[in-house]
Amino acid sequence: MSPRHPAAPTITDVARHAQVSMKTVSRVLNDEPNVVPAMRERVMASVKALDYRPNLHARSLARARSSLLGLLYYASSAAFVMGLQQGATARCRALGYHLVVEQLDDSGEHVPDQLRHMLTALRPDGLILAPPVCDDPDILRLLSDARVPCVLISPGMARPGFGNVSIDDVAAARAITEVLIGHGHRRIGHIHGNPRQAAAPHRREGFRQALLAHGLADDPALVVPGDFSFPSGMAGCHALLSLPEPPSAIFAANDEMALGVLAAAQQHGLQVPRDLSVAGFDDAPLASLIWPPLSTVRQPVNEMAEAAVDMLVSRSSASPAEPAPAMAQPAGGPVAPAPAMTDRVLPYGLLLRASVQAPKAAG
Amino acid sequence: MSPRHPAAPTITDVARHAQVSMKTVSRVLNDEPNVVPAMRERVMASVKALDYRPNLHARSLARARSSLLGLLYYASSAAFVMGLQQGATARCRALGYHLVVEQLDDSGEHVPDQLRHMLTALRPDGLILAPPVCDDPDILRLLSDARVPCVLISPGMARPGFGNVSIDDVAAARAITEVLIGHGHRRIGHIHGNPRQAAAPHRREGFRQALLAHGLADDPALVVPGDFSFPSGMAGCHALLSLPEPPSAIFAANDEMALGVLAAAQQHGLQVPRDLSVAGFDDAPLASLIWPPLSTVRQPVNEMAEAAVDMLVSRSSASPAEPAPAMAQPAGGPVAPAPAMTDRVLPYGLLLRASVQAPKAAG
DNA sequence: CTGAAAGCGCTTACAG
DNA sequence: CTGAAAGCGCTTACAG
Repeated sequence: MSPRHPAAPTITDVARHAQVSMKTVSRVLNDEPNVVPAMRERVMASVKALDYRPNLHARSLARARSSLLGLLYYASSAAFVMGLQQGATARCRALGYHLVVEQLDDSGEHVPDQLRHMLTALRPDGLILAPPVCDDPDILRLLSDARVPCVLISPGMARPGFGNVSIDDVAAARAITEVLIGHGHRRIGHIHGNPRQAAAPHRREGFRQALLAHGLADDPALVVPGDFSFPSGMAGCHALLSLPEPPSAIFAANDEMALGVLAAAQQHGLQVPRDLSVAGFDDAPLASLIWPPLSTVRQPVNEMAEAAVDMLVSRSSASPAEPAPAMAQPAGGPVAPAPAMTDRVLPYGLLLRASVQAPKAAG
Repeated sequence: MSPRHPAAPTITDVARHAQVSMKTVSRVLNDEPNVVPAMRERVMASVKALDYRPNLHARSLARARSSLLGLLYYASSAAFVMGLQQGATARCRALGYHLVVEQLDDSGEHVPDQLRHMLTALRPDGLILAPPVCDDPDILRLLSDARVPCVLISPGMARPGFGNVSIDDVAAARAITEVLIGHGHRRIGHIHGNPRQAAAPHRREGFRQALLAHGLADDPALVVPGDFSFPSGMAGCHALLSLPEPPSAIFAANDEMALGVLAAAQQHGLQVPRDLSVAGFDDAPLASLIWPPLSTVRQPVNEMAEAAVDMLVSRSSASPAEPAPAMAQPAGGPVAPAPAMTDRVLPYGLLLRASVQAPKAAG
């Protein structure tokens, strides 16, 4: 009768086919203990014979969990978000979860309402927050109040009460700066990222550490403001090249600005890397698709999302087993609602490409 | 007791609060007829007072529809997919739907199994298929058998039984070629796209039409193969520039190849656009982030996804109202399962940027 | 180790 | 125009 999904077998059909109770089928499907192997196999045979797959909505309704995970992001940085999705959907598939995406719309409806709607309608078991969503205090408070487990991807700072997955931004920025120094550059410019995103000061700090570690001065004149955008990279490059003593290399806090540097250098009649070395951060897809290809830092975006899914799933499956303490006043400290997730710091990659070479004359 | 979503009010709570039956609340929430305005307002007041929002899983279980839409895509073209997601999530939000994403994994598990799993577990009300998923006959057959409504985005050819949303690829390719001709170019090269994606021959055909319409020969020597990748764009450019009479302009079938053309031209010591004009197709984010920025064709990706959501939602809400004909042998023709969706052809945009100018000397 | 009952939060027929 | 009953397909206590 149902035109859309004709004759999908239910757990009752499987039970009838296997000549057991519905409950036994449920036990087998959920890997519960106390089923003799022979019974388990009989049920599995029926499952296969009928090509049965459980209805997620019925399951969600019956138990607390929904087997749904949400990914929250803003419109920015398509490649980064797609990388997250790739890792997240792959891992979800392996674990029997599904990924719902929510592109938050700053311009339109009130963001908190969008979120609350999503939470109550879908009851996701957990949320993955892409930057810069994961740095928004209002959103974090809302999610914390809603008691939904969240993993923050590359947050400005790790937050207690949330899972955190990131790379060591400071160390990575330091490492890419040391690549420039290692090529013999002595005057190196830096274009700062958007100060509202926490990654920006981290990268600037790594830059500073590298200079100091190699006996170079951290000249404030060589650090110019930016906002992670292409035009700000161009502007920053113009500013640096207009200095009385321009740098022989520039480290932009992300690839998009580094591309702006390349464009501006070209307008100045400079050839990269012969006249100017350039390094970025992010491994944007464009970075390898231009000439010269850009030396940059790669964040293991897929792996970060995979780690986030694992954290959320292991937590959400652990949680229901743990009986809530029914004491009126739990002794000592707040009620532990669920085990905290263990933060992860993943290794970054250094991609050394043609945009960097030794300076013409030692700066 | 539930730690995750504490005290979410149910329809029963609203009914009690408003002093009406559950059924009346349900009627109000679903905009069903036969409720006196006073009653409707009383219920809405209680809904607001309790901040009630229906549980999607319970609703999905009780009726045929799930209020879930799926987006199917392969790893390719992050910007395109993100554009689709933007349009789709925005429209879903407005209509009370949610978007589940499924990145198909060609390498791993059998794709049909991934799909079947998703369909039976989630019972989405409809699917949006990004290219090139929408051109895969095996997938289309599977989805057609599963009776799930699908909209194909920019498919190689419109398919009956599916919704189709696209631009006129031939006309767009013709238009961008005419821009080159309009600037005075007479020898124009074309780099063909991946022949396995139907867009490629369409764009080549538009190129041909433009030449013929302006009295120019369609010289086969000026059309070189490609596969939509950056390296194939470089190779194509090298091939064209090695011709006895090289072209003064190149139209690459997508932006990624056009970027390869820019890189190759640079290696040949040519300056774009002074020595060579270049046009692409897609409006990749990179296209405006390089120097010179690329003249190209924009597909209204957001709008295409919005149209797809509208088509799926209007169809899925129309469908249940329509009673299935219970006759044993319906007279005349096959059983119309649901109203067909009306295909949409959306307008493309022509983006004229600095990569195109008049040739140095008329070719 | 297995099963019969009740319930998750909604909606669909069916009465009145 | 409104409501009491049954059911969607599962799982969670509770018996045995």
